[in-house]
Amino acid sequence: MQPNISFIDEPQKLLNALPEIEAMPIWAVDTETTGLDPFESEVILLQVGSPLKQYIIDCRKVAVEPLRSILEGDKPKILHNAKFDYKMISHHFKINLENMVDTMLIEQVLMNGKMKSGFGLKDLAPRYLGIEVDKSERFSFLAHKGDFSLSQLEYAARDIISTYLLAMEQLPRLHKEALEDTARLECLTVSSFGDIELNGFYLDQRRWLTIVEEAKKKRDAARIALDQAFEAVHQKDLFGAVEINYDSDQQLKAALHRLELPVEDTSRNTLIKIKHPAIDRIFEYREQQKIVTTYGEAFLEWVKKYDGRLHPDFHQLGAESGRVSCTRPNLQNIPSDSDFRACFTAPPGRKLITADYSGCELRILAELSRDPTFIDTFRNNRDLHSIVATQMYHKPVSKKENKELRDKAKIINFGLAYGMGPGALAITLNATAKDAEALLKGYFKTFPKIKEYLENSAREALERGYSQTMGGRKRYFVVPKEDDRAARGAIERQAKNMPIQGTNADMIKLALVFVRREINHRQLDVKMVNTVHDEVVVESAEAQVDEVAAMVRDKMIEAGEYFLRTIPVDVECTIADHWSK
DNA sequence: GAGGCACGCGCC
DNA sequence: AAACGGCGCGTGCCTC
Repeated sequence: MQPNISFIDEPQKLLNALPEIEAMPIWAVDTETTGLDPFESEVILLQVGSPLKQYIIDCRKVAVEPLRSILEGDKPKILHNAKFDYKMISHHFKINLENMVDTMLIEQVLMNGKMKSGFGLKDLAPRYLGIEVDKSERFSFLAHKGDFSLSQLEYAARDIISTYLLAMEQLPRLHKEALEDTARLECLTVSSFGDIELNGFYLDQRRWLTIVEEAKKKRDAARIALDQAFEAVHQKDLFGAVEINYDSDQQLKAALHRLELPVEDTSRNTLIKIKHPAIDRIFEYREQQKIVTTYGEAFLEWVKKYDGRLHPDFHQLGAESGRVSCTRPNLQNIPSDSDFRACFTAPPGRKLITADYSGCELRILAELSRDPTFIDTFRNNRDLHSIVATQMYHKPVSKKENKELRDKAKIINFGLAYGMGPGALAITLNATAKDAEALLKGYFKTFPKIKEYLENSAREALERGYSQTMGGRKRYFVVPKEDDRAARGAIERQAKNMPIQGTNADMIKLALVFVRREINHRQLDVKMVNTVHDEVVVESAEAQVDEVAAMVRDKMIEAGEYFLRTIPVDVECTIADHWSK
């Protein structure tokens, strides 16, 4: 399809074109920018249009304000990787795109599990449309000055043509696979993640460094202790003792062998079974080294100079379960230790609200399995782990009485959702395989509905070739041959877990949509700053923090109840100067 | 020197 | 006999 370009390089041209643009029922939208970071680059071109006509606006010469009502309005805007353009347009023009249709997310929803990469427009255009997209022109915008070449404009136009056509190819496929609801949810969630990334999360860097410095000292002490523990078996060369690099699992394993501790690997689970003074030193060293490396100075490099905040990159479909992942930096694996979380603070006059779904996955399992004890426990707001332990061991168990039995039940309860077998349970509980097997048997005898549900999940996935969440999200599997027991076992475990983890993902995404909507409707002085699977963190003006906390809680419950129809939803909310939990 | 893998470990 | 689901990151170590 040949471009039909209207190049708008004077404000009046935009006003002239406006009636034509407004008359379109649906637009593809794209931007060309000088870089990837909205804070450090400019928008050069904004393109809106369809395969019939493409309006390319020179943003250096023409204000895009007249397009506000279109971009923020109800009619659909098709974009590829919408979060990128959303952030650019929001940051530079204070216009927040609404009703986005993201062809990249849709493709990921359609192909979830069938394909790991290749979701760029340059991959999809040839596949769906038989059009080759030459992305090389994109780089010509990076340091662009002066007028645009024809090939630059044609490139800009072709991108919205192919994005538009791509969406038209995808929509019937979504219908055919019954994935419309999931696609809609994903598209609705884009602006929440766009906002979170633009908002950033304030970090108290001084406080953070204090922890790191402390860890360095402890690590160095642990290293000295380790040297002593291994002194007798240091390998020597001509120049004297050669240090063992304790960061190298190979070297550490070899050194342990020389201590006559013949371990197969050096993982925590392996080492924990060994009684030897060196082992605790290893654990101490690794714990501190982890802090120094993963959460050390390098982490602080991500703090932006202009606002002292971390602006991570969320991958909305980072996991095949539907979960979000996070990078640069990952704000979803910050140590839950309060020392670290307390470094994420609210600026003066503001507070942080940490809100999380309590027992989310187990509630979902209760809903899905219809197990009477699980249902009853949540309905009466009792402690599930204690109840489970009581039923399994026929002894009174609570958080105070026979707590060790509660701990075991807790491990099984969580492990279940991961398709845990006796082997893994034995390792986790540090028990014999026989004991673990007996425990699992007892568990499933007590909760036959759980067993039935999980096994059904596994069987269905192998029969149909996919698993499904309550929101209708699908994860496709390549089903191995009958005789490939190991591969089938792996898929069975994934299939047991996916509906649970994935429904949790559906739920938190819907919550993010609701919370954002309410913030905007009520015009609250609130920023969403992070989300971690079953948790939302928002930064609020202190004056209205109670109102906001109640709102966040309500919206999360509303989202939860969309999925959990028979099990109550519970949200725990903490208000503090810092990130809690 | 870059890129990719395995390992180990932080989170839910 | 047996691998507990989903991630990202730093390090070591190997290959090219």
